Amino acid sequence: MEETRSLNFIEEFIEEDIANGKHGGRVHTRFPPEPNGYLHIGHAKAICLNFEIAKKYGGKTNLRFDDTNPATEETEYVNAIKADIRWLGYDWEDREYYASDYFGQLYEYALDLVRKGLAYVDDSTAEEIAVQKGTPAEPGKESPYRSRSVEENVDLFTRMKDGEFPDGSRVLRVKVDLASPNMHMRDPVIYRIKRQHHHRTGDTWCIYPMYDFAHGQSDSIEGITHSLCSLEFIHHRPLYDWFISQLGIFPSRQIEFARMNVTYMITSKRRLMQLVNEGLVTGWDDARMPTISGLRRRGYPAAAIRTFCDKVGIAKRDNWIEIELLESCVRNELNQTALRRMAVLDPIKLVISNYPQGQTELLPSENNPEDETSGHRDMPFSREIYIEREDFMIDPPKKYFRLSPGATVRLKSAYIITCERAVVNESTGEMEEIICTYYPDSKSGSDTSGIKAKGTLHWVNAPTAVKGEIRMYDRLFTTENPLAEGVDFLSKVNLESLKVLNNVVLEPALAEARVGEGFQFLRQGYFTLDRDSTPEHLVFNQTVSLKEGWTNKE
RNA sequence: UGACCCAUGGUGUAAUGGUAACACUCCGGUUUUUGGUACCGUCAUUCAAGGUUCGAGUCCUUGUGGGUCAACCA
Repeated sequence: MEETRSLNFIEEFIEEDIANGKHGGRVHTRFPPEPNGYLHIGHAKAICLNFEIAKKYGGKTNLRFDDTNPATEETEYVNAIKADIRWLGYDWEDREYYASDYFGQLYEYALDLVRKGLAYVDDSTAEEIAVQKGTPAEPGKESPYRSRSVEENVDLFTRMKDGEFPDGSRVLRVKVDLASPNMHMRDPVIYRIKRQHHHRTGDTWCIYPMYDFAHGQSDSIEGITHSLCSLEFIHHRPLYDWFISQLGIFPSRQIEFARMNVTYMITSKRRLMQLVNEGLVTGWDDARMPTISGLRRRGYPAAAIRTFCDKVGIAKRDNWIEIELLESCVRNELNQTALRRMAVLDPIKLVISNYPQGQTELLPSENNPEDETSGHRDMPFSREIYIEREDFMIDPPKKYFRLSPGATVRLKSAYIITCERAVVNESTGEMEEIICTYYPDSKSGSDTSGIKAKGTLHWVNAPTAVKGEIRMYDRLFTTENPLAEGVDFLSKVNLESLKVLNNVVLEPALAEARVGEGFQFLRQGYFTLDRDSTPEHLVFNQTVSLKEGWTNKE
């Protein structure tokens, strides 16, 4: 049975190109990050799209760093970006490229345009050029330097490259169409003078190409057949095509799709950096951040992110993806793969008064009911255990299936117990422990008691409990769209998005957890061991809660 | 008030001229030694108005609404 999936509009274009025999049916895409920040969930969509579409059509995907602005780009980001893409599960093999690899070629292309009389050196200031460009409603005006001779332009551009002029004093512009309703066609700047140390080319160059002159040509040089980018570049496409045609180089095709918005998230590198700099999060990989590194630390599996990027779809309309879809993908993945463990987040002691003093038995408990091959582990059980404080109520509401005086529940993988009473500290009024009795013949797996218990509780054996810390997370923002107009997004940061629980007790098997490993803590949610952990102090991040079926709405 | 892009349930994506599908969310139910999972059910006549057609979510026109574009950023 093959599931027939409809094509998205990009796949339709590609299949059309293949059917027409374009490029011999070859498909080659690229992911072109600028190494000036960390990758986020929005980049994940682009990464998945480019790699998956190439895979689907038997093609390849290049990784290309778009490093044409040395003022903001750093090697640190290059390394982080590569690690994130690999973690997501994609491999660019030996095709790791940099736009800066092409600086020489790009310079030759520019010289070619100058010689063809299609580019000129402009001495105008940035402000003057902005004025010359006009407005969307009025056409632009010619720069006084537009009519320089080819010889003079060749001379001046060469000297720009040779470092004879100060930064910002001149630019190279291309002669396209000053009357075009498309602002990008009004003689765009393609080279600027900028004495900045470049992370790869060092001080070799003092002129750097602009995006429009670097991106498309890089695609072309690499033989990229389909250059997928976000909608805001749609106005650049005529220029993209113009360069290809004037230069007579390999015709890559740019196709634009809508980037996604995810509720309660932002995907602006600048604003993400603000969160870091203002100390509202602990870093780029804070588990609340929408960065790939943040999601990873939070415990979101790469497979879940890939599924999410697939389910989100590809189209051209503005869209708001509900964060619930992402969480659903995460739960679905973790439900299949995460080992079940027990942890009590807010413990209260429970004493089984008729259980033999000093006795301990090992009770087997399944590692994952969704995966028969996952086996089981043995959980120690004795007279004193911990249960969740919220699993006991002196005076319960009608449909409370948990413990209360006289109530009977099952301890998961152990025995059925009945609550006798609660011990309250007379001076503080605080509940100190719960006294219960158990039914020896109700042991899990060999229950002959015939007793029915409505609720099942998770628990941790007291003498062997491992203490730990759990970081509980909530959405980073208080509104679905923190960038909605009228307010500063920083005022929408949820100041209660992190709650640290320091009094957690964990079952002993958890001492063997590895950093990044995901578990389901029964009845609580999914958690992953944080890198802040030490053998003496385990720290778990809450990845996502379990879906809540019942809530105590009095 | 220039040009370009877009318009299908609460959200996202499908339906490629033949009578609106799938997923998430929400709400209700069945099963359950996780109030999880699984399973079942409820929730839209497609922005508006004209037109073409036997037939329009799909094609055409005009509106309306939303978005994008005027960095020596990418």
